[in-house]
Amino acid sequence: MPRRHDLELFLKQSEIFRRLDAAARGRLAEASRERTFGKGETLFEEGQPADSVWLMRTGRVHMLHYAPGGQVQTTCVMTVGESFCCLPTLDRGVYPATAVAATPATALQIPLRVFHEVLGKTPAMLEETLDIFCHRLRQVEAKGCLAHDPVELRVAQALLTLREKFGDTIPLTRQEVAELAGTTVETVIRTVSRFQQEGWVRSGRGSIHLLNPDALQRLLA
Amino acid sequence: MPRRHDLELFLKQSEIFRRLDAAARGRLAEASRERTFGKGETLFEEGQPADSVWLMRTGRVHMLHYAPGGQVQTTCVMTVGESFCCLPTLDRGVYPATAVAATPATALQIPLRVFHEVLGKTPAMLEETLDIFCHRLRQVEAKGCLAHDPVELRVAQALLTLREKFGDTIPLTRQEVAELAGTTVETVIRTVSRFQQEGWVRSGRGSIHLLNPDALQRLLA
DNA sequence: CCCTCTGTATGATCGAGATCATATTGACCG
DNA sequence: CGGTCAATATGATCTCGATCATACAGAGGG
Repeated sequence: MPRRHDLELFLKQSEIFRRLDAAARGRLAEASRERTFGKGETLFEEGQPADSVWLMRTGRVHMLHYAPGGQVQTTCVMTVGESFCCLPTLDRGVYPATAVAATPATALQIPLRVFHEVLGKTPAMLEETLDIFCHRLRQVEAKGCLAHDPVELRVAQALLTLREKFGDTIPLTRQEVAELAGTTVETVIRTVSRFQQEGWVRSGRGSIHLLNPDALQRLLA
Repeated sequence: MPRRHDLELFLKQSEIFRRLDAAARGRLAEASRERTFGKGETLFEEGQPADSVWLMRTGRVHMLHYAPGGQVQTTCVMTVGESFCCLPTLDRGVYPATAVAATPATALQIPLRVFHEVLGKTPAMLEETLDIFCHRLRQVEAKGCLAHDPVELRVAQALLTLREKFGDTIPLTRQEVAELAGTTVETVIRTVSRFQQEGWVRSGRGSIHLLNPDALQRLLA
């Protein structure tokens, strides 16, 4: 069964599961479901009891909150190889945000029970999980402390954070960057245009190329 | 030695250490230092390598960030019995914020090494630590997702979060609430005055009494 | 090739809230 | 008791960025 073999190989390459032994990976592979979502489809909603850990296989998923006013606030972008949600994994609470496919996407859905079963047998994985978790919290703190600074800084911060995932070419629309930075499309367009005039980025349709990340970094200092 | 006895009793009552056995508590008590700080003094600074876990004994300490513009952004208020910082405790990184005494304060400083030593012997404490940690992350997420909503909501949110610690009488100045809500003194004064006219709070000097928390909660819906 | 749809671009206007300026009030203290 | 200082209060501007309106460009589809 080649699909099964693929799956185990994929688990082996993922940050969170790479330390598992073959038996544990097998257990995960057999218990988890591969699910596919069209662009705009919802994986789960904020407030639902969290019953699964997710691991991105292809595409891109956004974690977001719907504000009462209808605006969307994206808190995190997940791409291939990344797992979520760490948080309900640890405290068995509800999903802290809604997950929506930003492109066609496939993700592995791993029952929380099985995840904990494997976690119990491989203490090394706890470290992995905590590391991911801590990294995430530090990112959230960093974002939170910029929350009330000028938009220019928040856009720069968003671009730099995205760079960690995508490298210098960021495949998001202005709209999506706006949802991450907590502002509007128009403002992101103007801001990115300014960055382009400075020669720090190159603007594309549905993408932004970072030419001089250091300059953006300096803005945040 | 009555001070030592006091100390162990205090550890026994703290959320994070209550599950430890007497031996472990003794170990902590002997290895930790009780430190006192005057109002405005700094316990540690953002970016320093974190070498200690802290447990508040008396007074009040704010975790905060200094923005480039000079404004202060308070992320969390710590009061007696609460421990910080969970984060560097787990990933052994740097302090994610600066801690400043908002009133005269005393806190127990526990070397990270000793903390981990005790943690290794009492797995139940890991759960405690993770719970505190998760609660904190959920709070941060909740705050972050309100970040770009009208000030009125952010002030209401700040007051309700403070209520969890202090009950209906919140012993902070408008200035301090402003730093928490990410706004200015003047705006908090105006907002709280409005809340008072609605009959939801009673304004005091250096304190705010919540008369109708439910009304504030409804604002956030 | 044209038509449509989505993403990008740009100007005009408006408003929430920051900022600045100045009282006023109450606490603490010599 | 008056003096000083910190906190609260309130009005007058100013500004950043949201909102509204419109136009333009490239991508895909029949």
